[in-house]
Amino acid sequence: MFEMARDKEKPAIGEPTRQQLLEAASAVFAECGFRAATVRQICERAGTNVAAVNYYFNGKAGLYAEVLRFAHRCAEERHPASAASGKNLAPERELELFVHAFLQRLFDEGRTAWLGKLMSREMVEPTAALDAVVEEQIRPSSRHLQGVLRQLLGPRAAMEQVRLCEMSVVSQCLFYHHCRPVISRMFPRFDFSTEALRRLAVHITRFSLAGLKGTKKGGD
Amino acid sequence: MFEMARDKEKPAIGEPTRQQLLEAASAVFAECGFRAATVRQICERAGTNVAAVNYYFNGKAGLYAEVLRFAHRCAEERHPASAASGKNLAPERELELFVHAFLQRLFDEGRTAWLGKLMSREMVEPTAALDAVVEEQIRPSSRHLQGVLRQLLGPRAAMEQVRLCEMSVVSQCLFYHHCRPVISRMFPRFDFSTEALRRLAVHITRFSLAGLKGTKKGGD
DNA sequence: ACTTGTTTCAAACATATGTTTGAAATGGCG
DNA sequence: CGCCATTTCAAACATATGTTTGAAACAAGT
Repeated sequence: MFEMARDKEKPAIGEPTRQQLLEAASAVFAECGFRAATVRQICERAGTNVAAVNYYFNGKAGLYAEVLRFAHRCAEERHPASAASGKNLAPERELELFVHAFLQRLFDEGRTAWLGKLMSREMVEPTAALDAVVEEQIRPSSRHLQGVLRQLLGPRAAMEQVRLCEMSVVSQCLFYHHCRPVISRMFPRFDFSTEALRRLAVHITRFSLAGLKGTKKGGD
Repeated sequence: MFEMARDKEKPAIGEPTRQQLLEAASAVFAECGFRAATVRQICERAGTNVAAVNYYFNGKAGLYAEVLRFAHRCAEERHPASAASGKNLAPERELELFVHAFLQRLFDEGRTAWLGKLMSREMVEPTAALDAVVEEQIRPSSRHLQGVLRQLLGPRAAMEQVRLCEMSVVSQCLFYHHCRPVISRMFPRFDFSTEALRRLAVHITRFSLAGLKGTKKGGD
């Protein structure tokens, strides 16, 4: 009934509107979130008719699901999966790379940051897609960070301690995205340029490395 | 035209529905945010007719504005304004009090945490009220925390350093509220009981105190 | 050129939601 | 009681927004 043509031998033709829709929707969803984004807004940006969303994606929810998969592919191009492992870097350096990459995924412009922004939104304003996002994206990333933190905390670190430290690190990165409206009011000079992101990553890493050590000594 | 009766000598009568509305709306807005909350949902909970919102508050936005003021009064009862100052506590202890109070304002049940939850929502999903919230609530709190941090960082700390550290501390507190949907999926055992909040405050404080020291030594 | 399957489009539709309205109920006061 | 301001209510209204529809445009094969 629909999208039959894509299974034939002309995947290039017939795609333009579907693709326009995917890209427009990715940008809009990343900026506004699922709920606040409107189908008409997306279609206007894509230059298509509103009915196209239903024709190609079976509705707004279906479009959103496809956007998540598409944004995932776009992000992989920039941050090849598990590129950092195998390099055998010092864990301190690995933490800095993790933090910096995290920030870039949230603040880069263009499609490479769509996934990060969508995920950030999902956390604050969940949709039906959150469960999948947690299992497919967040869980693996969490495992990686926990590995790094365990190296830094030593083998005697309790599970609970690792988790708390993990959240302390991640929270500092997410904050700048979630609370951007407040930050821009509190500190109007604060910017998110490439250079500023690097400095931010340095601060978060230094703060966290010292913080990690602080949780090691002493009972309770 | 409206709410004339309250200026007479019977403020107790005529108030019930207005007050019911305020309390129901506070709970709903705190839980769902301004946009997702519906007038009908609030009125059902308050046991009033939908038109009452317009009669007493001139619409949803007016109700929300009053809710912010009402929640502010409710929060002050629990956390008397600037109670911590003047006691001359060690800054380490002051930081712990700040963090613990912050968490309580987000996770307490009942009206004492309404303001904290509303503010947390405003940060992530701003409304027209955000500017006022920043100036009247967040800015003063920020000043207080910066004072504490400056004591810990020493008089030579740069403004920029203080700000970054401030955000590192605050971000860790807000994270648990903003990202609760993710946390409950990642760590289903994680709870927010009174006891757990105390432990959380201890972790964040220890992590941050050590982190603060880590930002002191060494240039760049 | 005809036919068939695919795509596009404007319009209509359905629903949710904030708001308004006009009448009915209420409650003090002479 | 009977009058008045106040309050409550059910219903209607207006708008935004996701979805459906039926026809027209298009493309490809025979």
